[in-house]
Amino acid sequence: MAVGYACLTIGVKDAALSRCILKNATQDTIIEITKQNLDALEVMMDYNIHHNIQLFRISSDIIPFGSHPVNQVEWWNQCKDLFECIRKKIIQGNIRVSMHPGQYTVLNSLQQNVIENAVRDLVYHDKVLEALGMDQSCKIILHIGGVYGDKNKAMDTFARQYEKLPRTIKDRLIIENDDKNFTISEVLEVSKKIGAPVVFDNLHHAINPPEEQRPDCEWIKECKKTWNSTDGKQKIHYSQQKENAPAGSHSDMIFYNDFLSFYHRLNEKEIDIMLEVKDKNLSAVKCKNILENARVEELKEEWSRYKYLILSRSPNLYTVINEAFVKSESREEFAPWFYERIEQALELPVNSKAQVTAAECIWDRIYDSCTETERKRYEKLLYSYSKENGTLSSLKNHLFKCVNLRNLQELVDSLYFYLN
DNA sequence: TGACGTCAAGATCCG
DNA sequence: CGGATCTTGACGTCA
Repeated sequence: MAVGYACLTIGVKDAALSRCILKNATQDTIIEITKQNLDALEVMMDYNIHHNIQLFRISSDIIPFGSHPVNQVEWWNQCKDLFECIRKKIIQGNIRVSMHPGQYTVLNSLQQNVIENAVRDLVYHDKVLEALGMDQSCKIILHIGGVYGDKNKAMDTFARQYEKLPRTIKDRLIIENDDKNFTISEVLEVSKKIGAPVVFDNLHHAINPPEEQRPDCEWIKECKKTWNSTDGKQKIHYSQQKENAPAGSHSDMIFYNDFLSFYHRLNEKEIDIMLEVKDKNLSAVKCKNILENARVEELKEEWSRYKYLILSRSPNLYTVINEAFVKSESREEFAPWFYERIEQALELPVNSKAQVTAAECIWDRIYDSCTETERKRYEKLLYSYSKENGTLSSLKNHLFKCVNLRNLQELVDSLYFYLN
C-alpha cells in the first residue's frame, strides 16, 4: 500500500514549477521552463525518496503547452539526461508515478477539434511517462467527459474514441468517476466495454452517487476487478470535503481520523491511495507516519518543520508538543497524538498575539547578524501588524528573506513560511 | 455570458 | 523603485 500526493511539493526550496502565457511561449522560453521544471521534479523526487513516499502524480504543467501546437520543442530528446536522472530517482525510491489531464480534456466531445485536442493531450501525457521510461503501471487518469443530453450515447462515444487511441495510450489509460456526470457505476459500465481499469474517487462518489447504494469499500472491490497484473496495484483517489465550501472542494488538509476509518474499512490493503488535498505532501507524509506508527525519533524532523507554524497558531499546543520531544516521550500511538495536536492548532482562528510571538521568536535567530535596514523594516512591519494596519504576509516575507540570506536551514525549511 | 479549478505570471497599486 | 496585492490565463461544458 502506498499513499501519494499530486503535482506539487509544499515547503521545499527549488521544487516550484514555472510556466508562461501563450503570448510569451517562444521555443527558447519553452525549453528554459521545461528544464527548470524537470529540475524541480527531481527535487520533488528527492523529497519523495527521503520521506518514503511511493506514489506521486506528475503535474500536466511539467512541460509548458505540452500538447499545444505552439510548443515545437522536442523536449524528450533535448532533455534526455534530465529525464534519465529523474528516472533513476523514481526507480531508487520505488515510486509509482501517474498523470491526470484536467477537466478540459474531453475525449467524448461533440466537436471534432475538441477530440483532436484531447488525443493530442493524451499523446503528450504518455510521452512524458515514456520519456521517463515508465512501464504500464504508471497510469494516465481520465474522466469520461460531457453528457450532451444523452448519457448512454456519451458513454458510447467515449468507448468509440478510446478504441481509436494508440495501443501505448490504451495501456496506460484508466478512468475515474466524476462529481457531476458519470457515477462509479457508469464508469464501471464503460470499463466493461473498453477494458480500462477504474479509479474510485470517494468525494466524487459522495457528491454524485449512483442509484444503487453500496458502501465505498464494495465499490472499491468492484473496481478492483478491472485491474489486471500489467496495470499494477489498484489505485483510488481519496479526499475530504472542505467545510463551508461548495460540494467537491478539497479540504486544506486530510484529517487523519476520517482517513484512518476509511482505510480500516478497506477489504483490500494492496491498494495505492492518491490524496487530493491542498496541503499535498504534508498530508501524505502525515497519513504515512500514522499508518506506520512512527515513533518520537522518526517525527523529530516533522516537528522541526511544523514548530514555528504551530507556535504562530497556539503557543500552548507548541509547548505541549515540544515537551514531548524534549523528553523523547515513548508513549504508545505517538504519531496520532502528535498529529492530532498539529491539526488542532491549524484549525484555530488566526491569533495575532501568537503570530507576534512566533515572529519575535524567528527574529531572535536573525537579530545578532541583522543590518540596520533589516531591523528597522522588521520593527515597522511587526508594529503595523500588531496595530492591525499591516499584513502578516509582508511580515513573513521580510523574515523569510532574512532567513534565506543567512541560510538558517531549519527556518528556510519551516512550514511557517509556506502555510498561513 | 459566466462559473467551474488551478496557481504562477502578469498587471497594477502603494508607500 | 521594490514590494504587496489583485487579475489573468488556458482549457470545455453547462446553466
